[in-house]
Amino acid sequence: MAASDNDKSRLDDAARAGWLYYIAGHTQDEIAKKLSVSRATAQRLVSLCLSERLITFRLEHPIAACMELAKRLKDMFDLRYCEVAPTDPANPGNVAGLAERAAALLEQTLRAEKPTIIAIGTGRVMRAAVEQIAPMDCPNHQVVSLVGNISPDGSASFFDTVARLADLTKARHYPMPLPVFVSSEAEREQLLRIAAVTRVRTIAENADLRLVGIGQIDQGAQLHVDGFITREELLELMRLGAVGEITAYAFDAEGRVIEGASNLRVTSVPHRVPAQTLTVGAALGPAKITAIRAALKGRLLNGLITDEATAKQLLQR
Amino acid sequence: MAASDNDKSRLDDAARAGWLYYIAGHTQDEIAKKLSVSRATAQRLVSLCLSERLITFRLEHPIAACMELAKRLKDMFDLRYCEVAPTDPANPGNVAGLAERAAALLEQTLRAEKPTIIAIGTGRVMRAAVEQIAPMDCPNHQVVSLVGNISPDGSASFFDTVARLADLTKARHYPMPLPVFVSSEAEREQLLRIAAVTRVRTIAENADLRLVGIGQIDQGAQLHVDGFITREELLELMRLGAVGEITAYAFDAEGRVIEGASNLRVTSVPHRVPAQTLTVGAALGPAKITAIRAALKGRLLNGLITDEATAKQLLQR
DNA sequence: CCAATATATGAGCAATAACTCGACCGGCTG
DNA sequence: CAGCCGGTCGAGTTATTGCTCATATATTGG
Repeated sequence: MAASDNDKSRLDDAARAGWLYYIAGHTQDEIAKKLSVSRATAQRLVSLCLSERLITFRLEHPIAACMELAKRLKDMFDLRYCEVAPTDPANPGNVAGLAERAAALLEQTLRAEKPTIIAIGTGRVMRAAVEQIAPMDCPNHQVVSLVGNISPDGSASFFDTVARLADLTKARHYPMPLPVFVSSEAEREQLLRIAAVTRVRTIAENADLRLVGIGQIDQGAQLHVDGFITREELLELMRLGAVGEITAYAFDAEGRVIEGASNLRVTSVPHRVPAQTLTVGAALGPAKITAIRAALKGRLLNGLITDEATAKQLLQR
Repeated sequence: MAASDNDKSRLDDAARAGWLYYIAGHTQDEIAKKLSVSRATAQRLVSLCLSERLITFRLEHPIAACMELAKRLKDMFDLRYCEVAPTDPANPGNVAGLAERAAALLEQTLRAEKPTIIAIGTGRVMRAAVEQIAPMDCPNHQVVSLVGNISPDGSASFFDTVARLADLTKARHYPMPLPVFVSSEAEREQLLRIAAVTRVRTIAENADLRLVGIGQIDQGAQLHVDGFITREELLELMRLGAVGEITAYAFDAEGRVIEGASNLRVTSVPHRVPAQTLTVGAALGPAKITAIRAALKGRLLNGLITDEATAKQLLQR
């Protein structure tokens, strides 16, 4: 009885202290005087108020939900980095939000003093992100491509995100002077022995940050739409269980990189599994849920940038 | 456009900072790193988050409402002190809550180092408050009565709150050795010239704290119920506009002390209007609303202890 | 009833946050 | 185009807070 009475009055005081502190904005010293206790006790009351969940914080801003989702994704998939951008209700597939986050990550990395290597994959978000980078002077940094930058028609410029980024940042850049896919495993072996290629790959493998897009493997797979692989090759990948691809390496629903099929002819820098360096994937949309989840499950990635709607779906189940 | 974009992203960052600070519990240093800004900026973002009302605090405790009500009463009636105790739903007329608050005020005052004078009025809350005081050693303080402590039947003990308080605290005490009412104005003048009486009154007038009950003047007026005034005297007071009394001085709806009637025969220490010393009234209940409001309006009091329900009614209109 | 063990308290210190200042930047105006 | 103005930034200073440890105070079991 006495104890419960005591507890109650203590919680009452904690509530008072919390109110005065958080709502009225007093200092703990003032609170201590008002409740006529020592400052130390006032501090204890305030922290009791917190630990007893007497007080709750409500952040009335779309970002709040995003932060919460990011935290849960981080916990669920054991990520080193996770950002969730608000979904624009008027334009749910819009990559602008993600691009802004990705750009922030790039800028942050580029702002570092010590020489840093950034490796870049492909994808819409990647391109949009680079477009948002503010011009800056980073001659000590290096930007390197994880994938060949020669497209099926032989042009080099189409996907040349790396060159654009280097242009904006004055960083040295290393495009991968290869087609994304070559015609055979043998040809790949041969090309990978070229000194210029191994140099680029070595740099890429030592990158401090890998930023990549995530593609789904389905009827609308970007690899096929862009003409990198034929319909037959796509179907074969699907038959082998492929659900997604990162830097053109296809992987199955568990995030295991497929052995065989078009993967044998990819010239991209291979994944290290589980990812050691900070490897951030950026993607959104219902079509990519399976691919994203697989990549996270298989630890092809240890970082993620996505949007609110996609984050929610990833967290289901 | 650029400006609004900028504003928006700034608010976004503020929201992120606020989330990380209040919800995730990071330090501003960590936040600064995460958002790659300086500590100072992180601090600015957090405080922006506050000033823009992006974040709100919700205190889930009955006390929260009380604190809020107390603040509003303080503002509305320009009070130096105000406490609102939760109303016990099972027992709405219960004075325990108020008494606890009043006791806290008394203890706080008594705990002071420098010699202090506490003047006490009458009322249920007063008595209950004193009963809650923990025994303590305050030989340097003085406790004095604002009202005569001789009741109509001649007994001195019935209302002797002061003696009880002095007993518990070892403070010197000064009961007022007079009846509450005398039979005529002339008799009052005569009695007030007695040295023992003037001494007590002088002490009372120099009190550092006055703590008084508030009585209503209606059919159930305590003054009449306890036999201090007759039914006829009560009706006369009501005819003169009296709605309440403090230390037996009746006042009207504007808080003006009635001139005439039983007020001419009261021996209590008179009010100074507006109150200079901290003068705290304690009362609750629907019957007393008018009296309490009048006392506050007329600045007979500059402090109040009441309960939640009463506070709400006082704030209406 | 006493002793032994929890529990709460206050002083002092290290960490953190808030504030103040001068410097800088970009836009606008004369 | 120079210069002013409003706003922002970071460095440094001061205030506030969180924490540790030694001490005092309840509580419980013997």
